[in-house]
Amino acid sequence: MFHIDFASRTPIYEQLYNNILQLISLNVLKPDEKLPPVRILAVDLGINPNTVSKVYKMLEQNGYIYTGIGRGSFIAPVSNKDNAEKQLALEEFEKSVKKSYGVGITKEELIKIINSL
Amino acid sequence: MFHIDFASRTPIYEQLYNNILQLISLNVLKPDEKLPPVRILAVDLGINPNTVSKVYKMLEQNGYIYTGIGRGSFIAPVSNKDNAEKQLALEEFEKSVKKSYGVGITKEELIKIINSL
DNA sequence: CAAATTGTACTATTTGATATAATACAATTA
DNA sequence: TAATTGTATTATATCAAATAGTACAATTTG
Repeated sequence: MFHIDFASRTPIYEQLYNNILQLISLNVLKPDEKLPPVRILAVDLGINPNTVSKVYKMLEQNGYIYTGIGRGSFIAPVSNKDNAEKQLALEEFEKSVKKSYGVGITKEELIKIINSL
Repeated sequence: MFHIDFASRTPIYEQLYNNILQLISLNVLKPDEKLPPVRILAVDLGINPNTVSKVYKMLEQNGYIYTGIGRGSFIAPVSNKDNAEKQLALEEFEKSVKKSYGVGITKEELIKIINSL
C-alpha cells in the first residue's frame, strides 16, 4: 500500500507524503478511512515513528487528513480529493518546466506546446 | 551571466551545471568560447573553488566543455546530446501538461507557473 | 627562463537537512 | 483501568554538500 525508496534522493517524509496524497487522489484511500497508526506504519516501512508523525502532521495541516490523539488518523472528506490530484499534477508540471529550462528550452517553446494540446 | 540561488534546495554544483548547460543550449556560450577560470568564477559567485572545479569536471566528462591545465576551460563543439536531452524534457513536459488538463487545471494556471519559474 | 595562470588532487573540517533513538505526555478507546 | 494513538522533546547519528587550505602539474605570458 505504501512504499519508500531508500535509494531515492527525495527525503522519506516527502516520499510518504506524496505517496499518501496519490492514494487519496486515486480514491484508493477513501474519505473517513483510517490510516495506520504512526507506530505501525513506521514498523511496516522500516522507518522512524517521528518521520511518520511528521508526515501526518503535514497532511493534517494541509487538510488532507484529520487526526485525534487516541482516535487515529483519517482521510478527510472528498472535497480534498480534487485538491490532492491538482497538487500532484502541478508538482509534476513544475518539475518538468524546471527540467526543460535546465536544458535550454525557452518559455515560448513551452507555451507553444501548451497551446497545441 | 551565472547565477546561484542559495535559498534553493538543489545543490550549488547542480545549479551551476544546469546554468552553464542552459547557456550552451541557448548559444549564449558559443563553441570554443573560454569559461571563467575556476578561482575567478568561485569568487564571482561567492562559492568554493572546489565546487566550481567539480562542475567543470562534470561538464567535461559529459562532453560539454574541454579543459587543460594552464589553458583553461572552453565550450565544446555542439553535440547532439543536447538535442536528445531537450527531446526527453519536452516529452516529459507534454505528459505533465496532459495530466494537468486531465484533472481540470487550466491553461492559464500552467502559464502562470511557467512565468513564475 | 621565471613568474603567473589554471585545472586538478588531496585531506580535513563544517554545515544543514534528514533520520533515528528513547522517553514521556495527553486524549481517546476498549 | 489498560491499551491505543498522536504529539512533544531532547539527544544523537548520518550523509551529502560545501568550505578551507595546501600542493602539484601543465600551459601561457612576460
